Amino acid sequence: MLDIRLFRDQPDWVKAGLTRAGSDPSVVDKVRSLDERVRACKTEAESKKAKINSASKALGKASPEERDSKRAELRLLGDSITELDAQRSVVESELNTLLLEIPNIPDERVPQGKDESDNVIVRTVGDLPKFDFKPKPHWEVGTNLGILDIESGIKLSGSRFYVLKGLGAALQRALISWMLDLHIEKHGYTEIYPPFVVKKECLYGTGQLPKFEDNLYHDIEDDFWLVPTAEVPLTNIHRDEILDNSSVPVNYVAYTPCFRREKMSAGRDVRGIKRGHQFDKIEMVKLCTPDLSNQELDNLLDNAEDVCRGLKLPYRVVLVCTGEKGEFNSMQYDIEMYAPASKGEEGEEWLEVSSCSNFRDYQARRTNLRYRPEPSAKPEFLHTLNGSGLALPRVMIAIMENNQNEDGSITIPEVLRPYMHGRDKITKL
RNA sequence: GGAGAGGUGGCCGAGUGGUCGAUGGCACCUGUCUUGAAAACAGGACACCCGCAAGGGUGCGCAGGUUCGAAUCCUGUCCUCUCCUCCA
Repeated sequence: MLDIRLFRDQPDWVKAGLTRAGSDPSVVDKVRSLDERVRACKTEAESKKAKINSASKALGKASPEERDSKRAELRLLGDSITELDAQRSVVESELNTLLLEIPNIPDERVPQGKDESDNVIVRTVGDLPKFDFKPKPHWEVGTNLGILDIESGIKLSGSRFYVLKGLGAALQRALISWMLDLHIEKHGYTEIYPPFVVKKECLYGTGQLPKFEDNLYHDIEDDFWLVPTAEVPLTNIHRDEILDNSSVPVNYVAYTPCFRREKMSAGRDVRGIKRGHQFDKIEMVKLCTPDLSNQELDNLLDNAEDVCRGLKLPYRVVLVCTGEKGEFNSMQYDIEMYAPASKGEEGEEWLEVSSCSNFRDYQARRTNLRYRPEPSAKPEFLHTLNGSGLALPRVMIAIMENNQNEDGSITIPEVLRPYMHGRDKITKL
């Protein structure tokens, strides 16, 4: 969430920022008036508390007769404090609810825009494949090879589920291992194996709650929530902690499945494995000091791009516009991989395989994640960043479609071969 | 799931109704001493909120309650540990 001080001290700047983010700037005045009411209640209650505290201390030393007479008076004062506190807590929770839903202020570099068409393509890397035949969509390539079984997924769990079989499952597992190793060995991340269900506090911390509850799977019985991304557990590991200066930056990488209800995209991307309720992802999270977060976003993006370069798959980097980016980050790059046939008869598509974002102190405030700049200095909020490195189904699509051969086989990217017993192709058995 | 014990500051650990935000130790910061460091000694230093400041308020897992007054008493809840039970 945004610093309440910004609303007090620079309301016009916040309004301008929210307008850019496509959000209604009138909340600023709402926040300010709620904040003033909270503070008024607080000030009054606190001065009364001060009175009652000193009177109570005196009463401790007073004679028994004096006590009785004072008691009634103090009780009255106490009742009025209770009243004020009750009032305050109502207003305060209203204020909090509001603050939790107010988006982040976009970085000045974020292009203004409504939708995808306003995103800025930063660079395109790699050559598009040339085919002597008409490339097939992945669901045909995969099904023909017997490595993708959509029917079984539907039978087991319904639409938006699928089964990977044999070398299909092995290919995904190879990708997971190779990507993790790359980030650990080459980019210096620490591998984390987190829980795949979390408490709701974590989801409030990263922003999925309260606003996007619709997209989450929730176990009511134990109040567990399935993670929609490893960003949630990774960013929350140090929630409510004060890290000392020597232990930042923190660089975590994790493999997890991700679970999403996809209520908002009903009917979209239903064909193939592009958008499932369950998918695997490698996620990187950085916690760093405020002065470094711009630089770290570049690093994060480069780490994710390194995966694309290693696989030798064509991709492009997109700077996502105000209307399309996640509302809680301040700036977001997407990496889109080329897939020549993933729209079926309509042909090619650029698939989002990674989103790399800088949240600045927005999530750190929600998670109360701080660090101490100097051994006895005051704690300050860290900056948090996260990025996929990468999302697996879409990389699988890119491999199946870009690396398909006329005979229906798939060429396995070189870097993955050591993870697949030296095999260089997936062919029909 | 059953029985018991416990949750206090960055860490360890005292404290069972009123000068307790909390004794002590470790770690930390400053100074003295030293060529420098260590040691020793002296001092400082929790977090959050309101306030220009002076100052005030809140926080002893969390949420309620009793009381003029709660770390301390009561209720609920969560978590940890030990034993039993069960299990990949």
